[in-house]
Order: sequence, then C-alpha cells, then structure tokens
Amino acid sequence: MAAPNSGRYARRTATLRDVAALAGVSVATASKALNGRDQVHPETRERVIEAAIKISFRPNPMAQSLIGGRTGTVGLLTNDLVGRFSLPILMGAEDAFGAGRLSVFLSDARGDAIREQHHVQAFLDRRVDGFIVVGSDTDPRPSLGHDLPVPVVYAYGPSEDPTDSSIVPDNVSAGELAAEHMLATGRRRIALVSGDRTFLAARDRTEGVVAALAAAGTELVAPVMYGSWSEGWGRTATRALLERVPEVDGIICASDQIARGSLDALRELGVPVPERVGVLGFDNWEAVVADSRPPLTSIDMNFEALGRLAAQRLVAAMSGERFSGVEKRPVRLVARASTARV
Amino acid sequence: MAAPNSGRYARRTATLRDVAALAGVSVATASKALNGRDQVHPETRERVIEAAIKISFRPNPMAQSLIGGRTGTVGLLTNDLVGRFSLPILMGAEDAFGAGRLSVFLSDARGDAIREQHHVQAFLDRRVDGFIVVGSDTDPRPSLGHDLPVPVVYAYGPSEDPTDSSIVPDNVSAGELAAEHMLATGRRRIALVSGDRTFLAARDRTEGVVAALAAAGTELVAPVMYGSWSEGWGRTATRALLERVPEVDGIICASDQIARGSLDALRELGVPVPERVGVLGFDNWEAVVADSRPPLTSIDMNFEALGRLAAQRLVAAMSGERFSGVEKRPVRLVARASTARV
DNA sequence: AAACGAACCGAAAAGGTTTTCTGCGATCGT
DNA sequence: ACGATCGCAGAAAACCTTTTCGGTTCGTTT
Repeated sequence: MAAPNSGRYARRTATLRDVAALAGVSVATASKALNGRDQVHPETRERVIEAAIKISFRPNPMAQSLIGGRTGTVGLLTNDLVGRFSLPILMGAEDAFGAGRLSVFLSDARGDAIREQHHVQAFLDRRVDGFIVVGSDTDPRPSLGHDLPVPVVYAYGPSEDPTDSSIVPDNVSAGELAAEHMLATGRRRIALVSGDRTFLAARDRTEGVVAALAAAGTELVAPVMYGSWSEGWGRTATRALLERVPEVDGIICASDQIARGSLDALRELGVPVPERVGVLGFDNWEAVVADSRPPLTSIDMNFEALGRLAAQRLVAAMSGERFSGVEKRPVRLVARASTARV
Repeated sequence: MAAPNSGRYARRTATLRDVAALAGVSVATASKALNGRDQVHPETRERVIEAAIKISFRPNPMAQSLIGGRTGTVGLLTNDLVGRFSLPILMGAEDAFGAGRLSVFLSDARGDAIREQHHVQAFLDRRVDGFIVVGSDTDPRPSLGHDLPVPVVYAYGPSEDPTDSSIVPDNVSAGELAAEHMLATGRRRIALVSGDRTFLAARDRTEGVVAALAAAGTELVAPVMYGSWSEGWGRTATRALLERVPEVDGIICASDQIARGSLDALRELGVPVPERVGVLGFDNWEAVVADSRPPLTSIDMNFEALGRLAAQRLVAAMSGERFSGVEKRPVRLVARASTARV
C-alpha cells in the first residue's frame, strides 16, 4: 500500500548566470564559450566549461526555443491500438532523431478522427516542429491538411492527398517476394489465402503474387480466397482449398495469423509441412511466428526502417526541402522451416 | 517516389501582443482577461477573448514554462520491446493526463541500463515535470535514484527501492482469481503449468493459486510445473501432465501463450475442452486469446487502469504529496469458452 | 609616436507570457 | 465637500538564453 508523505522537489537548476558568475565572466561570454562560438579566449572558454560541468549546467530548452523559434520536438500520432505497427515505427523514428536533438511527443488517437484533430491541436499548441502520423493499416487516410505551420510525414498508412509525403511498405513487392520464394523452394502449385479484400494490403499482396507467378510463366492453382485476417479464416480456407485442389504444394497466406490457422488445419489433416505443402505468412510477427509448428517463414515489413526513414524525411522537410508522394519501401523475407526445400 | 520540392513553412503564430493590440488593451490586461483573473472589466474581457479567437491565439508554452518553472510535460520511459504492456499503460496515462494539460514524451530504453540513463538525462534536460518508468516484467528493477529533481512513478515493474512509488498488477490475487474460477466452474483436480520460475510473476501467480486452493480445502493435483513462457512449453507440460495425472480437470497456465500450447496439446490428445478439462491463461492478450480453440478464459492485468493510476499518482506527487511503496492493483477475469461450466 | 587592426569581453535587446505594483478615475461614507 | 475605497488598466520586472554590437586592451605597422 502506498502512503502519502510530505515531500519537496524544489531544487533550482543551475542557470547560465550561475555558470558565468562562477567563471567570472558575463552570461554573454559564457553562452559563447559553451556554444563553440569564436570571439572567446581559449583559456576563458576552458574556465567556463569547467564551471558548467561543476554545477552541472544544462541549458533551458524553453529559453532556447523562445529565441530560436524551434522547439526540437515532434509529435507522433498513432492510431494503432495494438501497437503492432506503431511501436517499431516509433523506435525507428526515435533512433533517427535521437542522435540529433529531437524529442518525441506521443499520443494515440485510437482511430477516432475528432480525437485526432484534438491531438493535432494539442501538439501545435506545444509548438512541435513536425508530425509523424502512423496509420492503423496501409489504406490511404484523410490528410491532416496543408494549413499546418509544420511539415507532416505519414507512415504505414499514407495520406489520401498525393502532395503529402507518405512512407509505406511495398506490399506488391512483398507479394512478389513471397511467390518467388515459393518457386525457389521448388513449389509449383501455389495458392493464395488472402485477408479482408477491403484492405489495400490484401489486394496489393495479391497483385504481387499474381505478377510474380505470371513472370515465371505460371499462375495460382486456385482463385484467390479472400476472408478475414484471422486464424479461423486460415483454417477454413485451407480445408476448403485442400478439398478442391488436393495437389496444392504451396500456400501463401496474407498474414501470419492466417498462416497460423493454415498450419493448424494442415496438421489436423495430416499434411506434412514443409514436405508436402509449404506455408508462408506476412508481417513476421514474432509472437505468432516463433511458436508455430513448424516455425513460419514470413515477410517482414521493416517497420523500424520505415520509422527511421519517416524521421529522416521529416527532418529534411523541417529544414526546407519538401517531399511529396507515396514512397514504397522494400520488405524482406525471413525464411524458416515452414517453406524449407525438401 | 518522393520528389523534393522547394517549400516554406513560415507562418508567425499570433502572440499575446497581437491580441492586445487588436483588443486595444495592454498585454497585461489581455493576459489577465484570458486567464480568468479578476481586475478586468467584463466588457474588456469579452473584447479580448473575441480578439484571441479571431486570430486564433494560442499561448506559447515555452514562455509560460519559463515563468512558471513547470513545463507541463512528463517523460514516459519504457523497456518493453514488444509493446504488449507499455502501450496500454501509455494509453491509460495519456487518458489521465489528457484532460489536464500534460503531454507525454516517450522513449524506449530497450532494456539497456545505460541507454536508460541517457534518456533520463535527455528528459531532465527537457525539464519534464515527472517520470513514469514502465518495466518489461514485474520483477523489481533498479531505482532511478532519489537525486532527481522531479517525482518518478514505476509502473508494471516496481522499483527495488521501497521508498519509491510503484504500481503493479496484483499477481497473487490473479492466481487466486484463477483458482477460484476453476473451482466455481466445478473443477476439483487442478494443475498449474507455470512459466519461467525466475520471474516473480510466475512465483506470485503460483502463490495465489495455491493459497486459494488451500482456502477451499484442496490442493494442486500435481506439483507446479515451471518452464518457459512459450506455447512449446505449454504443449510439453500438458502432455506430461496428462500422462502422469490423467484425471486432471482444470489446467491453469501462467500465460496465454502457455495456455495456447496447452489447448493445442489437449486437442491433439482428443481431450475435449471445456468438457473434460478447463483451461485458463493470464494476460488476456487479444491476439492470442481470441483465435484460440476454444476461446481462452484469461486474467486481464488491467494495464490501462495501471497507466491511469500511475499518471494520477504522478500528478499528485508533482503537487507535493509523496507516495512510496508498491501498490498492487486488482486484476479481472475474462471468462470465455475454455472454462465454461459443463 | 600615432594610428590601426585584431582579439576578446560585456551590455542590451529579443523572444512571449505572467505577476506585481502603481496609477487613475469614480464611487462611497460622513 | 473631503478623504477613503474601489474597480480597472497599464508599466515593468521576471523567467533564461542567444546574438548583435559597441568598447577595451593589446600588439603591430608606418
């Protein structure tokens, strides 16, 4: 049980004036000394720096931004309740910013447009220097508009407005990668169990798969099966598939969860994986992929790299360059036992 | 492909001076009018407010904090790579702060102590008014120390230092809840498949289970089985268990993933769930729980509530009250088909 | 010796807001 | 009618840092 005590946290943090006094110079000189400006004698600079260290002086960023007009903060607006996507993206962004002097304000709009509007305003009130908006899926989303005083980069879910700058994973090439891998591991009768057809990601991945097969002079062994993103769908679809096309030897599933369901169904039907059928998923979601039987080959969307790039684009935009358009980023395949060549 | 354009984002935001000018008063009066101070004529106040709205004035928080000494920001430091825990906690905290005027800086230390130290310093440089530290598990972690100028609240993973303030889920009562639910659904021969015994969470949950059974005049039908937190362990443990104690009619698993493995094993052994054996997990991890067969009863750790409370404690601490000790918060059981009474 | 330039330092303004204190006109009490 | 009080508005200081610009002290040049 917690017990409220009395307690003070007063502790005036050292100011530049203190440093100056200790070093026996004016604040102006102290400032110049610490900021590497010239016009200050090396010896004096040394004295100032020592003084600063001694009283562990840290410049007050409020005072700095008051002058400079920039706060060194960016707002990261997510809509991803589960955190599957936004957290790695955030980490990538933080990485890219971290080296520089930028800090990240985070808030979650929970997919609600008016809450989002509210958070945008809150960030603007805080005078952030820019925004990163993370969507909950890869479908285009409404733009925040162009009347914002700072640049915006959309990550994962692109803006509907093509003059905005968006960074998304390349789902078409992800589909290609999947199909090529199936072919490369010696399979020829390949089926595709997709997700919810209303999602662009589902359609893009399908497009990639179909294209890659065509390029290799073949095609899907059965019509694309659309459904939901769940394990349950993976199971039903797989059962139906094996009934209709028993000779199938490769199943590409549009998500790890679908693949997981597919694996379960195959096991129950006594179909050995990867010997008779190879299975492959998308997202490389550690929790789903690692524990599946056998471990699942999956396409990793490189979220962290996505975040890093979004951060870089934002930084560039903040210093004048403006980017526009949807930038599609490469993904990578992580091979595991479920598609091992036999 | 993105194409860099030229582009400017200049746009001087309105200042209080502008408002004052427009309303024909001094900045002092304008300030008082907007902040609800008295000493200003109602009519004047009205004029000022209208002016402020007209040019959509927003006070500059840098200027405000320069005076007030508080920035209205808190630092949230996570260590949870997966985001399973920290994101809901963050959302709860944001909720609790949101109404007030607090914004959240987020950063991830990735479980690395020196990176953490670095982020703490960065937050202090930003003059945050407080910290929330989110652990990666419920084991006590090193304190950030007491020489910080602002209060700290530890969430999920408590501080080793009992004079710090920590908020954690009550894993003992979680264990009790699990056992009681098993009993309440008519099972008597109950086993416990736990996780990694080096985790406090595993031991606490065990303690609760054992205590609740004892209170009901019974005990575990087999010694606690410790292993890892994975599905694989859930499967092996369950198989071993059924071999040694075929009459078991309830399996409490210390995590959803273990439970998931257990369900798989049972299905493969042809043991009907929930008819012959009930299965229960911990964490209520949507992705794992929803798609399992049958849907898994689980103990929800109430992360969001944890985050909210942490935020409240922090706010209280920031205004002088000081809390100390580890505060254990109630959890709740979410009943699903895997433990349905037969 | 006078003038000049270089090197270095400090005073002051600026950035936007809040708060205190002073000032002023009007109202009140007697 | 006079001082006291009240209601309201504005001037100025304070918060902390950066930057510009003027000033001082040297050493150097003619």
